[in-house]
Amino acid sequence: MSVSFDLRRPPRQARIVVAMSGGVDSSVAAALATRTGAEVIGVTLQLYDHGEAVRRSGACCAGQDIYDARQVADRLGIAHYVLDYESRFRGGVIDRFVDEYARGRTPVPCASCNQGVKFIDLVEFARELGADCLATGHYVRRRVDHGRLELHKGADPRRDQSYFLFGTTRDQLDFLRFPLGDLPKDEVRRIAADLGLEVAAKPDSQDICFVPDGDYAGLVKRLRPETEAPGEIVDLDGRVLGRHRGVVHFTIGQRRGIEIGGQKEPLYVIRIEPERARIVVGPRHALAVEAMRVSEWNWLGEDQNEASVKVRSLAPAAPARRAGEWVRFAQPEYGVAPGQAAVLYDGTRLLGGGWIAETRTAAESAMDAAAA
RNA sequence: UGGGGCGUCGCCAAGUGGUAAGGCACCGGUUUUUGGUACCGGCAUUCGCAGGUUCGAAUCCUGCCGCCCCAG
Repeated sequence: MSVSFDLRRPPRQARIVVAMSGGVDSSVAAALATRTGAEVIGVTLQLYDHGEAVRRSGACCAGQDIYDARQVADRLGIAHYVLDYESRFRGGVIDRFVDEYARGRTPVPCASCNQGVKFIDLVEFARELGADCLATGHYVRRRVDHGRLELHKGADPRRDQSYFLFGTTRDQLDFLRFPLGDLPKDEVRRIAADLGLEVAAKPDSQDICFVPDGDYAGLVKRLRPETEAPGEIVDLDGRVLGRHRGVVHFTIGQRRGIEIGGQKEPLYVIRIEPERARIVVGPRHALAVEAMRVSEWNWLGEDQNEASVKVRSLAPAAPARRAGEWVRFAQPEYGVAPGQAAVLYDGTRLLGGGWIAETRTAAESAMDAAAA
């Protein structure tokens, strides 16, 4: 099994930097890099508390995972550096994460991590090392089509991670390589097992890497105490239905955890008003969103307006039309939360995306139509 | 101490003699490098309490307790 890294120099003269998280994916990416014959350098970012997360596996970039990455690098016989990016990670990812919650928004830390620390800082570091490219273990594909650089979903649809990489710029993409993009996960594990890598059977990472126990609310409360201020839960007409223990526990579209019974239909979080510590709930149909404004676009496409769009990492892309900053869904979309990423595709090709700034519900449009 | 009504799982609620629907909430699971969603599963040996009638009662009878409404 060999994978092309699209090197511009003969492999013997080339240098590949691989971002190694300590997981099976990036370990295999590193292994594939060594098969090109180029010089390979593994780099692992220490992103957060090394003490607390030491025994935790399944997260990335701390304690045990750094150790695992080192083990793999040793076995592959490549150089390995650990970079202390804790303060950058705190500023670029964790602070932003908790700030978003404090604003009643719903962040995607993995996307902001890739967009900032991982790609901007790590790409710069790799370039300083004189590398020809930076390889990662993401399940996405980089393609050059008629001289045009494109980013595509991973071949294994269950593993595609392109949603989290919408912020990748053309310049970064030019330098990046994704050797796992054409492989199914099973194949990656098989390669790891064949090589005798200790991480071959390591569980996939999941949840937020910097929240070891899954209690992200605990972290937010610690850094932004105002998010645990109790407040009212009201319906769409403003009637008080109950009380809650802090806006940090809610996100738009959420059903469980509202703790209000006796209803005909389930209640969902429709809106969050952090300044009043108020949660507005309503029936599912009140969640129908027909359009959204997307800010801070990163665009890799041309002038496509008809596209499919993902507003969360799971769930299939839905048909939509782009008009300036706004994206209008062909069919109402449910659970669209400001702070999440909106990512547009043309088939498997990622055209670009941005952060959801505001949404427009079908109900609001109906009211406007009635008023007009 | 006049009249009427009601008390079934945390909430809402079916069931009026045949051996406790359903919804909401909650809990668990599945899925998942974000939050959620969705889906699957669990959830009253018991019907305010105590007696009685009956082969058999949440359902009928009696008493008690509690709550609500209308009159005073």
